[in-house]
Amino acid sequence: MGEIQRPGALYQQVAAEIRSGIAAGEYPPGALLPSEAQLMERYQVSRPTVRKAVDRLRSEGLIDVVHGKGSFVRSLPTPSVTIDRTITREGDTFRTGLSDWEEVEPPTVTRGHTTATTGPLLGLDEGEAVFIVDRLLAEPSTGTRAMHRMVIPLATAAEVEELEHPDISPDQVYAALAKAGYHLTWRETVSARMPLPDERVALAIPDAVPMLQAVRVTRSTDGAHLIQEVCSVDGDRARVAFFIDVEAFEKEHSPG
Amino acid sequence: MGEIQRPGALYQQVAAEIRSGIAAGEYPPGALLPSEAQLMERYQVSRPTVRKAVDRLRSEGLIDVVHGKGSFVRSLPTPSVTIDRTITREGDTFRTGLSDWEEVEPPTVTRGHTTATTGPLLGLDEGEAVFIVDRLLAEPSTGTRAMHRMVIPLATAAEVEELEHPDISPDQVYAALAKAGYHLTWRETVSARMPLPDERVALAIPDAVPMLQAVRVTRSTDGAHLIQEVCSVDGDRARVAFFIDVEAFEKEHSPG
DNA sequence: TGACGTCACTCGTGCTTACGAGTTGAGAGT
DNA sequence: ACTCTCAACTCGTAAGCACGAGTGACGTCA
Repeated sequence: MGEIQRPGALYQQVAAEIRSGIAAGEYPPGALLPSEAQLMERYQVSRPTVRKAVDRLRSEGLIDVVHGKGSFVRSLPTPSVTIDRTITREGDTFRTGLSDWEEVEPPTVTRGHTTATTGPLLGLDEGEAVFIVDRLLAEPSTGTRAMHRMVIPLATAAEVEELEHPDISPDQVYAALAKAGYHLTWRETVSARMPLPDERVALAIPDAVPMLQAVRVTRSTDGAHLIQEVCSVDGDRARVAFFIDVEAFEKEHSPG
Repeated sequence: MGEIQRPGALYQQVAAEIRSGIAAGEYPPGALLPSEAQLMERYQVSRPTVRKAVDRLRSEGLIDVVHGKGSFVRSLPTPSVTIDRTITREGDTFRTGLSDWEEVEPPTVTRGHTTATTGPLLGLDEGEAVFIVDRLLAEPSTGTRAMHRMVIPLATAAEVEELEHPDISPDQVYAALAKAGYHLTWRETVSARMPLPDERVALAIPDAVPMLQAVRVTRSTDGAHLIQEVCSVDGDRARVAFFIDVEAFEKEHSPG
């Protein structure tokens, strides 16, 4: 009893068994899975096989394994934090989704150049001189963290007085650009990837949780690239939101 | 020579060494890493340790391991497919980001009810009767796949003649709603999570690659939920894009 | 009663061995 | 010259053993 009849490798079969148990509600969210020894007994497999199966489930984000305690079923990734990337404007004040987040550390400003890798990613040419402003932010109520990088070409900074001190907030940057007479337009892309170890530490991302990355390129209507923002967050706890009024949008953009 | 001086577990140290090598360009994208035997020799560790280190890098999405050939450095996740979620309108024709994608299979239509889990996720109450239209799509030039689900409350379908046959395309659904006199408004959220095994198969997602999920809730200006769309894609190959003209948007939404 | 230490339980790491299975290229045979 | 076979390489799976290390409960001792 307990042996399994499923396709594929043994550890895959064990993983599939446990996965079914989770899906069937046998192990509800938060529940403690059987210990490795119990799983060995139950499925008549060796400990390495059990560990591989458990590791598999962890890499799928289904369970959390705690040293000395056991494996717990993760609750479904229900993002509790929403970053609203819609830009709103009240008079001369801009508000973006991170306005209410707190700075964990003072922002750091670096001068650098875009490379062949970072340039196109951000909509810039290679070798362009830029300010890079890095921030580590935290959402006050949940503690969710975000990394925020703003890339400001020196060409842009030279034309806008306020950008001589580039460590002003994104909201202020937008306000400064608007004040300088630019008609702002942005294009934002959202992608996902697994965080590197240092990103996992900085953002307090658990195992097997992807990172959401939103890249916003701000342009003026003449097509010039003004600034870029890169915002990275825990994909499990955060989601990125946009709000659009189709018909209002259409009035501006439809031909005729 | 070859031994390592780094904190943490042995396999972590080996993983960190290789990771540095990748970052330093010693192993450029596409390069073949040393074989497991060579890594054993180089770092004087056993094969399980090497395998664990390699497994770690794979779970970070840094390498691809091919049976019988070796481990290859993955090129940086540079999404080659962009799903533009901006809605455009030409006369009575709507266009969304998936308009040009091909249907791999005919769409399936299911009648069901929202649950306590799926309802709130989609902006609906629990137990509401809905049509569920599922599609498996493929981008013609790259083959990238997407799962697309459209949830149409029966209450909505009852008021719009064209929705008696709910397997019409999203573009046509929008057109039908607009034709029925609704002023459309939408809110879209993007999240990321690891795909479940069946999702990985359906979308042909490699190991250690997260899934991007965009949920679009279409409302009328009176606040009623009209329809929901859920679109899931390979996070490595695709990204989700939005285009906004700040000032046009602001004209419609700013007070005064 | 309270503090502390021990012990049993958990997972974490590491080594060894063995064999299966995919891939490739060199060499023998035609 | 071509084809086929096979050997040698690669990673994949599975087992057993040993020990370290975190956690929590229980029992002893002050």
